[in-house]
Amino acid sequence: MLQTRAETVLKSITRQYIALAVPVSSARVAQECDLVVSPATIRNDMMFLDNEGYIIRPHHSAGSIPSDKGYRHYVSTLENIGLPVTEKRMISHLFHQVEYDLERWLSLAVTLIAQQSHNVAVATKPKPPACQFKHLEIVSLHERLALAVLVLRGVRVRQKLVNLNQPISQAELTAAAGKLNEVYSGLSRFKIQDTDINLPDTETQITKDLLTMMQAEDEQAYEEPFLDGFHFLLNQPEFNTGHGISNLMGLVDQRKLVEVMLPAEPYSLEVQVSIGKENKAEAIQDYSVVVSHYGLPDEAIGTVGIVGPTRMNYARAISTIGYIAQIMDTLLAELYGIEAPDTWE
Amino acid sequence: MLQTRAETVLKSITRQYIALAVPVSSARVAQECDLVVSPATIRNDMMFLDNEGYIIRPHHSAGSIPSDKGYRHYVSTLENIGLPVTEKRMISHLFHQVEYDLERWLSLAVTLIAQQSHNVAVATKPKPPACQFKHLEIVSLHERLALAVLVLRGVRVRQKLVNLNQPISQAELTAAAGKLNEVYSGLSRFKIQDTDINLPDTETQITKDLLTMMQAEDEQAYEEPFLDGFHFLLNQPEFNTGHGISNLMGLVDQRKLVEVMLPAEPYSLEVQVSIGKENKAEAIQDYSVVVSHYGLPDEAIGTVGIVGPTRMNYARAISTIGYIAQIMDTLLAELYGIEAPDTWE
DNA sequence: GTTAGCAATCTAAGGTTGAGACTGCTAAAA
DNA sequence: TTTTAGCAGTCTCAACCTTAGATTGCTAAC
Repeated sequence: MLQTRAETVLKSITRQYIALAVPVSSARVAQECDLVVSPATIRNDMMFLDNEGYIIRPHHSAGSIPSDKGYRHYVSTLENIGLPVTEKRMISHLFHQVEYDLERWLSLAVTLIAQQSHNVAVATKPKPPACQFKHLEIVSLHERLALAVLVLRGVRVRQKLVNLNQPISQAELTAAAGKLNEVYSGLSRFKIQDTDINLPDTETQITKDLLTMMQAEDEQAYEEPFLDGFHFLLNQPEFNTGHGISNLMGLVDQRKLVEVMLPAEPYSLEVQVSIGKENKAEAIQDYSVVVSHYGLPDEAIGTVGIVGPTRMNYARAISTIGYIAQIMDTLLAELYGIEAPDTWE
Repeated sequence: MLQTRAETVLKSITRQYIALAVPVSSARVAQECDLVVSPATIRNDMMFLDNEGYIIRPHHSAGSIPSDKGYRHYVSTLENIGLPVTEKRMISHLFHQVEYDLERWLSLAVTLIAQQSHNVAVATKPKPPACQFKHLEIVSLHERLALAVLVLRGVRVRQKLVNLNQPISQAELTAAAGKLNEVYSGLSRFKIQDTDINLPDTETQITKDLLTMMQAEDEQAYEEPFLDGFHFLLNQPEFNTGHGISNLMGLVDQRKLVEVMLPAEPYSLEVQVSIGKENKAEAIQDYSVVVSHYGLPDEAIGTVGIVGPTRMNYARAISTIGYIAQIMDTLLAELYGIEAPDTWE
């Protein structure tokens, strides 16, 4: 464990390096924190921190910067994390001002996170473990072509063009849909597959399309995530060359960023932090990720997060993500709460 | 007008600068093109091109690079633009392999454009001038809450939660929807507003929500565009500093890129090129834009385009955008063609 | 355990130099 | 008149050097 003063020194170094992006000298530490010791004493502590791997020296006569381990310790001892009430109120206000619509919320979420943290913000739509049939509607387009509109649990809608083997009238289609609505209500696609009842030809045919749609919904691994804040990253001093950022952009272009930044723990609802080399994916080992799931564990889980340089303002990042996730929680609860299962008929 | 040899020289300079990103000297021009004259002669032509504003010299003893005017002339004299048949076949093949779904097509489109041109690719969904009512379905969620699913012309679906003034049963809702489907079929929201018939309370109430949904659809100025290829831009030598690119990233983050890159001419179906200062928006005056609308002018128009440094491979960019737009044309035609107006009942 | 003092070390910025790359001019050749 | 060779002049770029400034590590004293 760290001695108390060495710990103070480490915190001071981290704090200052986060703020200024410049290696921190012993003199600055002595000056910044209230320790009544001389820089020489600080230097002894720094030597210790260096040996233990908490800090790194870019070169012999430079100051210190925190290592991943140093940041980790800093993060693990952060206290009093939480946004000021005024900011909470402001954010909450903005969320209640926009239209009642999931996509708007997510778009607003990434905008706010990016602005607050000055880093890249990422958010994904919430996804339930397996989608559940809620309602089916079929609109005839042509004699042999129809549009199937499938409403899934959680106010999600999927549509598909259906080719019909033989001409079927709108009336017949409506009847078929009615039948299926009755039989499949509330079921997942696995349960639908297991349902062992005799259905007329038309219904069997449509069921196949139903299953395709539901499977597509389930398999759609990660939808296009919501992103914002890249211009902040480009203005960070560590990325002045533009090269350090190139692989990150590659990830974005390949739509792999979300998969890669997800932490090992699958469904924790706490804010999780991965620092530098702690990230599994090599491509982001120069970055830190602050991420939280949100939503209702049994209903649908989404992700909000920040990707930025390891030298990021963790306190602010964690508190922002925590609060936004909390807001998204309540919004989703509203969205799902009003929808008690099996009340429509 | 340019003399024939000066023109050859200009083309050679442009071609080489596009390929190598290095100012082109008179010797290189003499070597690269088949002119049987000495570098000194080329230099005379270069002096002329300089005076006329076709080329720029970074400094006294450097070679030449094309000005915006030079690029413009180069583009206007491009001939034989068109992708090789093998590439066309490859692209076409890929499009026919993916699911029959507009978003997949667009996602594939930007991926292909980015790969082909090594620049940023942009695409937007097609949007009709004003959306047209096609079919309405209402699903009761609670006594006083329902989900309205509105199918618009062009296989587009919108949904909205509707609060009901008094409790209404699913049967009543279905009846109301049926009534509205009868009355509003094929109409735009303006025509619906003008429709002067007496409707029961419930229907009138729902009509308000209908109009809100249709207006939202119409006003949704530009949806989140599909983007790809940023990592290519970061690797371009002219953006090594990362600063030149920062304002472009800002545009992306603000989702303004598409608005800004759209050319003056609103609905031309030809590939259009804006070079550097020709762009109206100041933020992209260091870039060139190659863009084309696609779709069916009376039905729905979308945009595909490339944003890159003025030093871009215009021949390739134009041919790629042209071909992709053409493919999107046919795909959209399929999507709309199968949907003759007023055939469903 | 802490401190002052100081030499050693390293960077970053500024200056200098020389090689290399082109041009522009001039005068001769075609 | 057009083209060419030759050459001086100009400019950049990379390499090298130098110096100022910052900071450490060590040592010996407190």
